[in-house]
Amino acid sequence: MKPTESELEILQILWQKGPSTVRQVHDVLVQNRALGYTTTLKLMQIMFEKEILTRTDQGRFHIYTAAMEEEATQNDLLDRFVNAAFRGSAMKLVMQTLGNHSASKEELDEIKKLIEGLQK
Amino acid sequence: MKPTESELEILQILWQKGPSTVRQVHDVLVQNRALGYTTTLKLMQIMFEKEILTRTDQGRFHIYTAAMEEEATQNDLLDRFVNAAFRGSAMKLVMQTLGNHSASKEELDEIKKLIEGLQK
DNA sequence: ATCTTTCTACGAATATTTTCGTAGAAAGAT
DNA sequence: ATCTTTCTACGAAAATATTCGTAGAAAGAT
Repeated sequence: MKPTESELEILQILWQKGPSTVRQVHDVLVQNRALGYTTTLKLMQIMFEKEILTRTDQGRFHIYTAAMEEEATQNDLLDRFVNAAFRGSAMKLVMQTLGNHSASKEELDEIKKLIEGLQK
Repeated sequence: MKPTESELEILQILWQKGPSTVRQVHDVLVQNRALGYTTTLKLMQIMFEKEILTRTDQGRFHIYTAAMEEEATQNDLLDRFVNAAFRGSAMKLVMQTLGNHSASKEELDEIKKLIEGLQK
């Protein structure tokens, strides 16, 4: 199931920082925008119910972990996004991305290598 | 401003088919899922208020047109998506897309050409 | 001329997402 | 031992998005 925007924000933090408490996640979120602690708590509880997150007890705390791998989720979202915004044309998305975001020579070389691999 | 998912669906139809009436848009939407006519109407009225669409009178009908170009909107959405799902790494998105969606030799050649152009 | 269909406008119900307040339990500080 | 802080749980308000019903005007059909 597709995470909401807020849920995705939380997933990003968990993927980046690894298993964390609500407090730890909240502290990161708060760097960007004002937000009450119980809001973060509630969101993570809902995500736990939806099985987007798992959690373990650590004394009186909960330690939360993303249930899916980052890449698997990204691929899922990517697919939806290509369909919703690019009418399914992944290649159009690739070309538009390359045209718009500046990439280093190394990154471009890496992509070229990837393409050559695919072409065999 | 970011269109909602339903709004984006309507935009896609308008970009693809050009200026259309509510009825024409609705007929396309209905091919995919059950939906009342007034739902489509209301959505398009809201989009007109938000200035996502423009419209002209044609007798008793309205002819609606997307206010923004498809590519401009795609770039905007792309940017948001890269940030939300790929923590800003456009190149990761490109590589993941290339790895997951099969592309023809011609498409890959085109991308290679694009990259070589960028590298100069 | 009347009946049916097809439009728009509009209000409001429903569903979804985001936000927070309150309460109670446990831990930490004085 | 009491006070303060920090947790969780939970309900519900607020904000957004989606859906549809009803009403009235115009067009088309018989």
